[in-house]
Amino acid sequence: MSEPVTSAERAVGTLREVILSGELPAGARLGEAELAERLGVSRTPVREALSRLAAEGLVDIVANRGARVATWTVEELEGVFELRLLLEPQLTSLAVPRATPEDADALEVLAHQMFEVGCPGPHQDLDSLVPLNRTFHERLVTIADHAALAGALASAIHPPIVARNFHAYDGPALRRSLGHHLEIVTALRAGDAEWARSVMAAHICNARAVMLQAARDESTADPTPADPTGRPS
Amino acid sequence: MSEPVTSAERAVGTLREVILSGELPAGARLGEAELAERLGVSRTPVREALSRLAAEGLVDIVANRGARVATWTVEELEGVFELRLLLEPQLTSLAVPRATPEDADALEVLAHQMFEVGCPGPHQDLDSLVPLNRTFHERLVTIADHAALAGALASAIHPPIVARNFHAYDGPALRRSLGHHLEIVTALRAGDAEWARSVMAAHICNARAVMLQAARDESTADPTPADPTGRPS
DNA sequence: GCCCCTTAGGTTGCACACAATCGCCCAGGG
DNA sequence: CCCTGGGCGATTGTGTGCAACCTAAGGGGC
Repeated sequence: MSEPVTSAERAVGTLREVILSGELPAGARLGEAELAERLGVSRTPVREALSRLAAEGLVDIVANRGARVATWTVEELEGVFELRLLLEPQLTSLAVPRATPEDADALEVLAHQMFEVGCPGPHQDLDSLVPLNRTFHERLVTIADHAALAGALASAIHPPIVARNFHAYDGPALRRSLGHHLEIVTALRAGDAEWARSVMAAHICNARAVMLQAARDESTADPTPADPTGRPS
Repeated sequence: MSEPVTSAERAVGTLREVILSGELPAGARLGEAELAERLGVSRTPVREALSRLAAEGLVDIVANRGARVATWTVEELEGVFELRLLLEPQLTSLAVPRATPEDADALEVLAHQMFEVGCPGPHQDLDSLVPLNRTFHERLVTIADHAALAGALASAIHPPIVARNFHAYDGPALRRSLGHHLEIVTALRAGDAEWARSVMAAHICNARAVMLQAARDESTADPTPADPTGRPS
């Protein structure tokens, strides 16, 4: 995470955050002129930023028709979860012997914060759950310290999906998900890589199941579930 | 592989081929003006192409200092092989039930061609082995038909390494490698996904062992093995 | 003789201008 | 009423110019 020195790098970072935070819905149009004005630069660095984000898979670019926030079909989402199921348990396993006590503390704090804002009740705040979850998983990846796996995972994650998923969780699924985070910390403290790997695998399977259920609901309620131009509302 | 309609897309394709074929050595300077003249376009599409290839990991860009063909340390290479070890056996396994008889025929032809040009003797031609090998693995990925895994793999493969590797193979290792291709075709024809997966895993372990041996030789012979500016001739 | 500073050359980063392409709207005909 | 064709606005793709930056070489000082 080096300091961005060029306008294009700043634009990449800003746009990535905007997309990852879900501020722009999937399928939203990304006009070059509009973004250039919003970021206070000319169209050139914006174009470069969009190209790079397209290579990352966060935006779709069609020649002469502009850029949009990437959208995915259910089949593609299933593929992404299969990939995560290969990579994240392995990364978690690698993280166990490398984690320092400070790492474990930080992860535990995150897991507990997620529990507080995630538990049904007056303090429930699913939106603030999303960044906490992302921080938790990113920290785990950082600890694993494996650039190749981390890069492959980053190219697959597409956090807008994760954000949508948190709102799709029902009570039991959310409780399982939050419990997984705590259990991973416990396994980490115990130095049991196999334990941590297994919980992470379960964690992803749980998320996949939620995603598939949400997709089913959507397809039965909405006759055009894959419409990329706009949301029904 | 859709038809490129813009100059930038053509530039991406051309540059990717140039780098993947090894025509430009790792660490070679990629001047914008030079490439623009070579491709017959202005610097703008060249810049866009370099950005996209940088996102793919094929070139390194440093602000105000230009682009170079990407280089990798031994640690990074080990990471890449670990990633391949997760992805390619899985992809191979997925390919088995999807392969048609024509797919198997095509793979078998490729495997036999590699055997002919790879066997020690008057016809040995390691350079023509490289594109055949790439075609074989790409075909397998195509059959598996799993976009997410394929994308993650493509971001990791860095074929210049593979090219270097073929010249580093000694007789037994090369024979093993060529035999693996044939055995994968056999397993594919038998419909045995577990067999194919295992052979592919062995295939990658073999390649990794060759790479590590070559790196050891290089580090004992050359006091500056990671010099990015040029090769020792 | 060695080191540092200055200066010159070349390359990249960005902005702007023009040309090409696409989608939309409306008029006209069947 | 629906379909087809042409014009128009908007947006993207590409070329070019200028400013900023880095690298390297030469001269002066210690």
